[in-house]
Parts: sequence; C-alpha cells; structure tokens
Amino acid sequence: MDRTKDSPRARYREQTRSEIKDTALRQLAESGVAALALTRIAKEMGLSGPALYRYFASREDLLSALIRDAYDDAAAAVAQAVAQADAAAQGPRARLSTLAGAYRAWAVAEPHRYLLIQGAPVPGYVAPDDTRDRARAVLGPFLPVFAAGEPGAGISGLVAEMSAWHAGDDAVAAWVADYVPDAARDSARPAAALAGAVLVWAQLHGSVGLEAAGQFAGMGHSGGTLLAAQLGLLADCFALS
Amino acid sequence: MDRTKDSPRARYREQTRSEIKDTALRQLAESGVAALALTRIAKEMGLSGPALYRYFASREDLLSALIRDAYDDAAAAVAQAVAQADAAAQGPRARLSTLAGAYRAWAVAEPHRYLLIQGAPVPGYVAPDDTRDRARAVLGPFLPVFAAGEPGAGISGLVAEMSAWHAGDDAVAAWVADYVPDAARDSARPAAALAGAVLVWAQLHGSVGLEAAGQFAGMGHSGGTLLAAQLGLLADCFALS
DNA sequence: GAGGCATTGTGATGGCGCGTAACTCTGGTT
DNA sequence: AACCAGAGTTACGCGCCATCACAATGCCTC
Repeated sequence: MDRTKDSPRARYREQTRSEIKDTALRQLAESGVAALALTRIAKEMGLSGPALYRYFASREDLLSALIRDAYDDAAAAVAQAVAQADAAAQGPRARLSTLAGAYRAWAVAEPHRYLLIQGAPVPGYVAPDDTRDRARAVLGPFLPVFAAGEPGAGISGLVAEMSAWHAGDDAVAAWVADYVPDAARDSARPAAALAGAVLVWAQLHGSVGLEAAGQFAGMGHSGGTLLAAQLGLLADCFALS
Repeated sequence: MDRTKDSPRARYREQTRSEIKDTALRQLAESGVAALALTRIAKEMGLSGPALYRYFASREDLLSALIRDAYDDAAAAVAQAVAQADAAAQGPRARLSTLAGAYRAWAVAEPHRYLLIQGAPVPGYVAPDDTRDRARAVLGPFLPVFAAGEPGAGISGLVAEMSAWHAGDDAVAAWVADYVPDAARDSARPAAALAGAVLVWAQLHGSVGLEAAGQFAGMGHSGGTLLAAQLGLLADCFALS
C-alpha cells in the first residue's frame, strides 16, 4: 500500500495524465482556451470521451492542472535567469532586466499559457492558496533586486502600504524572508522589496500581457522596447545601480 | 424607404436589441463571460431561443456589440475627465492623474466590461479596424498630456520607434493630429506623445487589469495607490509639471 | 382603407460538449 | 491462481448554438 506511488499502475496513470495535458496544450495553442474540449482531446488520443474522467474530474480540473504547470514553468524560467545573473555577477539594474526579460521571453514563447495564468477568472473568483503561492514563486526572485534599492519619494504611499502588509500578513513576511534572508536587518527593506515586486508585477502584466494578447499587432514598436522603457523608469525610481 | 431609420419598426428593433444587451450585461456581471448564453437571455426575457437570432447573428456578434459599447463607454469616461481637467485648468501632471483615475474608476466599477475589452482573444485574432479606432479614442486624450513633456533619456529607444511609426502609418498620424493639433509644429512632439500614450496604456493595463481581475484580493494595497505610483514614475520621466 | 409583405416569433431539429451511470474486461495485487 | 481495483466502453440526459420551415402580426404602399 505504501508503494502505490511507484506501482506500474501509478506510473501508467501519470503518463496518461501527462499525455492528456500535452494534447490539451496543443489544442490551446491552436484554438484558444474556449475551444479546449475534453471530448476532442479524447478523440485525438483515440479514446472515448468519458475515459478522460478517470484522470481529470472535470474540464475545470484539467485547466487547473494546466495553470499550475504554467506557473511552475514561468517560475523555472525566472529561476534560471537568476542563475544566469548570479554567474555574471550582475548588479541590481542588469539583474532586473535579465529576470524580466526571461519572464517576457517565456510569455511570448507560449502566449496561450501566459494568458492562462494572467487571464480573467470568473467574477466570484478567489485564487486558491496553492495558486497564490505559485505566483509568489514567480515574483520572489525580484524581491532581492529591490531590497537593494532605495524607493523614491514618489512611491512612498505604496511603500507605506507594503510596510503595513508585511507587518500584518505572516505568509507574506515568510515569502520575503525566503528570498531576502537579511531583510530583518533593516525594517525598511521588506517594504521596499514588496513595493518593487508589486510594481514590476504590474509593469510586466502591462507590457507582456498586451503583447501576449496580440494587441501590438500592426503597431510600430516591439514589446521588448516597451518593457525596457518601463523597467528603466522603475530602476531609476529605486536608484538601482 | 429613406425613413426606415426612424420607422416604428426600427425603433422597436433598436429597443429590443438594447434590452438584450442589458440582460446580457447582467448575466456577464453575475457569472462571467463564459456563462453568457443566448438561450438563457431569451428565457429571461420571456422569448424563445431562436428569436434572438433576429437581433444578433450569433453569440459572437452579441459579444462584439458589447465590446464596442464598452469601448465607447470607457472613451466617454475619459472624455468627461478631460472636460473636468479643462475646467480646473489642470497642468499636465494633474491632468494625467485625472484621466487615468477616470479610466480606472470606470474599470473598477464594471470589471466584467473592462475584462471584455482587455481580455484575451483567440490565438489568430486581429482586432478589426473598428475596434482599433475605438481603442484609440480611449487613449487619445492622453496624447496632448505627453506632447507637453520632454521624454527622458531612458526611453529614447521607445521614442525612436514611435517616431518611425508616426512617419510610416497615416492612420496613426491622423490620430495624433486629431488630439494634438499643433503637433506638426515640432516633429519631435508626435513621437513623445505616442511614447507617452503607449506607456500609459501599458501602465493602465498593468495595474487596472490586475485589479479588475481580482488579483489584488487579500493583498495589502489598493489599486489606486499602485496606479498613482506608476503614474508618478511616468510623469517624472516626461518631466511633467 | 385594404391588401401585400417584411418583420417578428415559434416549435422542431441537428450537432456538440459536459458529465453520470451501468457494464465489461484486463492485468496488477495478494 | 483468484480476486478486484482501475481503465475503458456504450448509453444517456442536459444545456447550448444555430438553422429551418412555418405562422402571425402589423407597417406600408397603393
């Protein structure tokens, strides 16, 4: 009973789940999330419709799995950029560019998956803790970048809110502590780091989201230039070197 | 035949179309775009399903109408903010805040409609000219704000791209000329105005989009503070007074 | 003002997708 | 070797999109 995890049954099951997700991603890329249909996935795999329900409880369940994977993938892309930045001993400003560039590159390479995680949920939607944590894993590497900066006077209102948030939410404090180990040294560090992370999140969502959604088609600029411009503003505000 | 526009028939038709759209908006607000169903609208109105097809060719067609209305509404909200800023003789910086604030206020008041116009279209999507023009009507009022500023060195790359775009796309040139009549005076003005507009578009999409999608739920900041911080960066970059 | 006809609405129909239920069969488990 | 959990199948009900053929209403023209 302990070995169920490794049993042939379990292995086969996991492989089938994976194949289903692959097929789903293909349909997603080809026709968008609206066209993703369990029935069509089954047909494409040579199965009958209801068979898929052995692996995913519902269409919603499959989408959740795809969303989780997408977050993990995005986080991996950013994490790899961190390693790259470390290797090159980049300063905060260059590091910001490297991390954000990796995020954008991932999003542009797989726009449908990006839209999946930044898309519009149903009205009464609240992100499950699970998803919230994954999102924080993506943005975490940005925290130390801004912890090294000095937020300008123009964003003092945001910094104040971040400070209160950090003080009142243990999960957030733990998140910051995880990525900025020496944050406790100076009580202003966490607020600065959070303010930067939230700002860069909004910046990224702005330029990358528009680009992934195809809104720049036929326009006279590249998403990269726009993002670079935005990051420049942000880096200046934090006086990053 | 000439008077068909004002005939009783046409009036009744237009009223029914409007009622359908109202019902659709209610469903949209309650259950999200995915749950919007012609059948349910019909039932709610006391009609039979196929009757609606006399008024909208398809579900897609209805959605397009809603999207057009939403753009027009957003544009009207910004336009009204312009009048307000004019009345108060606001300078560029305060004007930017007023316009962006109006945009955000509209989006937050009707998040489902905002998501409709900034949401993720299908992969092979290209915005119809019609929609493109309406989007430009929303952003147009921002053009003169930035035409009055001096773009900082950090965004010179973007400005250069905007300059080329302005030179190569007549529709864009006309758009700029429409909102910044004296742009022709100085050839650098259009590029600055466009760069500002694109940047503010991305900023707005970033902070307002996240807020409308409910991503800030449980987080320690308000969308207004975040937006204000972003606008501050932008205004500084353009040295707005 | 009377008939013609465009416009509006209806039920019937087909197709598709979600999700459930009852059943069969295979192969891992014991 | 026997058992049975799990994979897969067909059949089914439901809701929705969209089309068709047909009936009724009432505007518009003559």
